[in-house]
Amino acid sequence: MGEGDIPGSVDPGRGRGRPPSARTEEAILRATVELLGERGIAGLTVEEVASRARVGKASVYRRWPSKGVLAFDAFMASFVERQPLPDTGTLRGDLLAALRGWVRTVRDPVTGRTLRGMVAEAQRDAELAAAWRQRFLEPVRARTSQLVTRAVERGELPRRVDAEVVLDLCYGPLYFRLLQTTERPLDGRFATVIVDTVMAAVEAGVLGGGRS
Amino acid sequence: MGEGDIPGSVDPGRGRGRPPSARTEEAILRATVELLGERGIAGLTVEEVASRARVGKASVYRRWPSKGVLAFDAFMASFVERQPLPDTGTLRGDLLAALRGWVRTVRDPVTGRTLRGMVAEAQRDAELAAAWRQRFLEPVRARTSQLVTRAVERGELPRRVDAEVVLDLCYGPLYFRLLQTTERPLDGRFATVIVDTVMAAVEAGVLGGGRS
Amino acid sequence: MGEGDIPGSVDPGRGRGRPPSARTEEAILRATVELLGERGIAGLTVEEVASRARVGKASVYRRWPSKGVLAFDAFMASFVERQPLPDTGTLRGDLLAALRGWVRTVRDPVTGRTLRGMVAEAQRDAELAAAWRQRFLEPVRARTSQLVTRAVERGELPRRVDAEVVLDLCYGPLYFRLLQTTERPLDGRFATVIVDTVMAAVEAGVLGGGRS
Amino acid sequence: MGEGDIPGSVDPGRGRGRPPSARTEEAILRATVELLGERGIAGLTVEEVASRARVGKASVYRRWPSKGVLAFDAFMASFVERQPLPDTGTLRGDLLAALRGWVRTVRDPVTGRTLRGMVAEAQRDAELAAAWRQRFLEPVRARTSQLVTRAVERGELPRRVDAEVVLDLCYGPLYFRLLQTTERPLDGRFATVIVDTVMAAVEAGVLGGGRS
DNA sequence: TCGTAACCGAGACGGTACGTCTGGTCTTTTT
DNA sequence: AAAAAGACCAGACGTACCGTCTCGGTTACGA
Repeated sequence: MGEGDIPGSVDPGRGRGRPPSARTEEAILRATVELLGERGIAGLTVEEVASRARVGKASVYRRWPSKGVLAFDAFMASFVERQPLPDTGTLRGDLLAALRGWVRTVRDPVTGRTLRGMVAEAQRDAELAAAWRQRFLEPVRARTSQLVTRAVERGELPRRVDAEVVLDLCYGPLYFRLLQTTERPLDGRFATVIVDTVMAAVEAGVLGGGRS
Repeated sequence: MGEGDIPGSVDPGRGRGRPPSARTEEAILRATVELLGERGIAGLTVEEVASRARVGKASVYRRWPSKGVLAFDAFMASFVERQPLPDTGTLRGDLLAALRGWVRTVRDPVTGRTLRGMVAEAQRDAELAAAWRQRFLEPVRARTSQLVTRAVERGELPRRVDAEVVLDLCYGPLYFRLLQTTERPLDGRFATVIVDTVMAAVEAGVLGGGRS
Repeated sequence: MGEGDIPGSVDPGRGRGRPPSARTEEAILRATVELLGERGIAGLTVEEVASRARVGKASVYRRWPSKGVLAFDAFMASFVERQPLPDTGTLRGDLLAALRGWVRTVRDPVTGRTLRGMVAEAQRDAELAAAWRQRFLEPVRARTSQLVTRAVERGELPRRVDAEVVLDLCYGPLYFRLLQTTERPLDGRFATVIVDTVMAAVEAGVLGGGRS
Repeated sequence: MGEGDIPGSVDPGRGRGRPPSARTEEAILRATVELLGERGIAGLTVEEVASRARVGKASVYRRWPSKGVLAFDAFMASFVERQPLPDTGTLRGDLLAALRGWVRTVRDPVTGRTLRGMVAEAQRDAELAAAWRQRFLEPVRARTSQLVTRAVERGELPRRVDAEVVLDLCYGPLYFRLLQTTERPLDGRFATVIVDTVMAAVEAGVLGGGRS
């Protein structure tokens, strides 16, 4: 069929047999992105992905252990690159930029629906749950850590502050509204209230030791 | 078959024809509770519910539009009654009691898994999503409103505080940990940090006007 | 609902409770005739009969043991009355009249389809099979016997002729074409061939003793 | 799963994809034959066939459009091979052999019941009706044609005789008794009467021109 | 240069659950 | 006690996907 091999793939192994085709992988991801937009993750079926990508089902299962992880891969590339690490010089500025960026990304209907579906699907797909934690939450946590570390260095925060709690306090309310309500607005104002709340807690020394 | 009618049902209507049997409804709910414990909501099937309840599938579909709503009904009764409305005399005490009660309930493995599954299922089942908002979130919101109202009356909070934001700030982080991580603890300490954060924001006047 | 009782019904009994309603029975039969025309006997359901007759299902089952027998009753009245007993003065004339009359009746699409369906349904419904034999075949047999008896009296047939064999030889080929083919014509010419065949057998003394 | 392909199948096509498995087809037919014997065609369900054959339901529906056609296929193989084409040297001998062979086969209770059910089912299943005409009646017609042709060549019959009428006259009465009565015998004597009747008609020139 | 290992698209495989439908029965209120 | 209404249990229907397994064939490595 005349296909090239994947340049920087998972198993770099000096394999014996025919190497996996990059074109197959791309076709699958492209079809998945399209179908996520059309049907959402719940309506996604491996069968339809394969047929739209003009690919055998086995070629999908050879690469991804479940439709959840496949959807995750298709979704992440575009999602993460839309969340640049802010560096505004103040903790408040950084948090505001991060949360408002998230809100802006998620207000796109397809993105919002897919993110909701991803969290949901992770409750029933252990493979996806693992990928979610290692390849999504962990990076987010690392980035938040960086913001916090910079703030500590600037003397805005006490040394012993728990970056993970900051993360939960910031993103928790956002995901809560994303997942559980349609009535209450998920907008920049809400993001601001969250940041103000966290900053007030910081000021009060709730999240670390005493007042910085 | 010797079945009684439903005492305080929805449609009281002096209906014609054989009324729905209370014993059928009870058997279905009992079977659903059992199976939720054994398999979780994702592994729940209407087929098995019906067969374990010794009931026709049609009798299930006659009452519930989807397995999500069925699971919701089976779950709610026991969940809500384990969340009594606290009245400790201070806002901080009320919030602490509410959140710690939630944490305690949710640390039961079956309850936690079911609650997670319910939020997830609501992303794919519109009927469940509607029931969730009207029959779960709305009562929770009303209860939180009451706490806030009492606090306003006591002068702990400014009059214009948004009770819904308080709710999101309190429960958001809890659900975030419940749904997204297994590593970080979902315990009383975490609940306390949340409440302290919200109280700091209250003190700082972030959630309403200035200090009351 | 304010209905009169049946004047000359089966159970004349000075009943205790509410007497069976003639209007109910008529409505059921009328609905059945309509639905036989619209859907055929295979597509007939007691549910739809009851709902169209604005009658409870139990009222149908109280009177008829199965949908087959119900259809039979609805069908027979009109079918039998269209098969008058011929008396032309010769056996050949009588047989020709009978077979041609049957053909004419059966060429009506609804009647033909229903008759086919009735024979078919009798293979799976024992109650209908019994009714069919006792209330349809037996009368037909008796009528044929009469034709044969008259022919014997006229000296056209030997005394020992078996009327049932005559019946099978005449109607067998007709039902065969009705049930098994759509290509070959079921018409007066075919009826004539059958009669000529039977008459030839009579002449040859095949159906009785020697030549009368 | 280790299955062979079908040796002499319909579509020999250089198919793509996994070819249908012969062992699956055999298992389905074997299960169908068993269940036809145990329950009859009316009691046959695709569900039970599949489960007894240890086969997915889809594998049944992939091959057969309805349970009628499936039953037909399961029935035909054994039925047709028990109806060898007679060649006794005379038309009377051939017809006698054919009809008596049919009677003998049909007197087996399972075979008789299945044949009855098949004719009945064909009234409600258009796919089966088509298969029945093309793959059962047509071969029978062709065989009868052959008997008649040989008789014509021997000068026993006029050239213009209609083989289809002969077929209807012979098999019509047999099917009539098979389907409509249980009281009158379906035996060799009845077969003989039928053949004698047809032969008398032949002698009398009823079925063709004058005597050849 | 050849064999073999891993890939490819296609599609059948054994399963399972879906939500609907019908059968024949049972229970309620009304007449 | 029979009426209309409609819920009851039971279980088959035909469809849709699941994740696996052939099939015939291609591609690239290593012997």
